[in-house]
Amino acid sequence: WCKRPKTLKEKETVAAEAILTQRANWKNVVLAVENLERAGILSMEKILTCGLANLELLIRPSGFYRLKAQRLKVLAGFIVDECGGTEKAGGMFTEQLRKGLLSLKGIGEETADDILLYAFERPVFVIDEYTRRLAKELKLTDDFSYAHLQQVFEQGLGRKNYALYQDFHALIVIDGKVK
DNA sequence: CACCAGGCCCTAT
DNA sequence: ATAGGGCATGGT
Repeated sequence: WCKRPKTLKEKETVAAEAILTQRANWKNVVLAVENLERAGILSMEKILTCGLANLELLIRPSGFYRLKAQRLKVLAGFIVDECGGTEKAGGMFTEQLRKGLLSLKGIGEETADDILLYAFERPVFVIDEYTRRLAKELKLTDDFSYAHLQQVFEQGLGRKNYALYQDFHALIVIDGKVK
């Protein structure tokens, strides 16, 4: 994503990408998103109401497409039905939202935090493969568990600011891709 | 033609 | 608690 999502559509797109990118080449995620865009299914409401078989077909390039179609449905159901939509969820506490996301099948810590940071603009630092590698190379710590790494980065960055976290994480990903 | 990519769940020790 | 297998496609 590499850019701050501003519009509602951009935020919901990123939420979908959080699932599509699970163990997938980013180029393939782009193909899947382009398909969704063409079909006009780039919103939580449309994902919730469109046919499962159709959704599977559209996101096929991203791999694990049957699992991911289910996961998208579950996520959309949570956001639309439980939260009253992406906008309405703004009134919920971050911890409550995180617990809710983590209770969904197919959404683990990284995916949940991706959604919290980019779709809900909560100051939650995302720990992914690239972040983990960076922490290892720089020997920032010897405890590479998710919770501890997250605490290390959040402490290190000082201010709890979602835009700062978005930009910093994007830079880690860009740097990681250069290899 | 192999091997891999920004996870996560389930099962068997 | 923790290691290992399954999920699936297109890129390199």
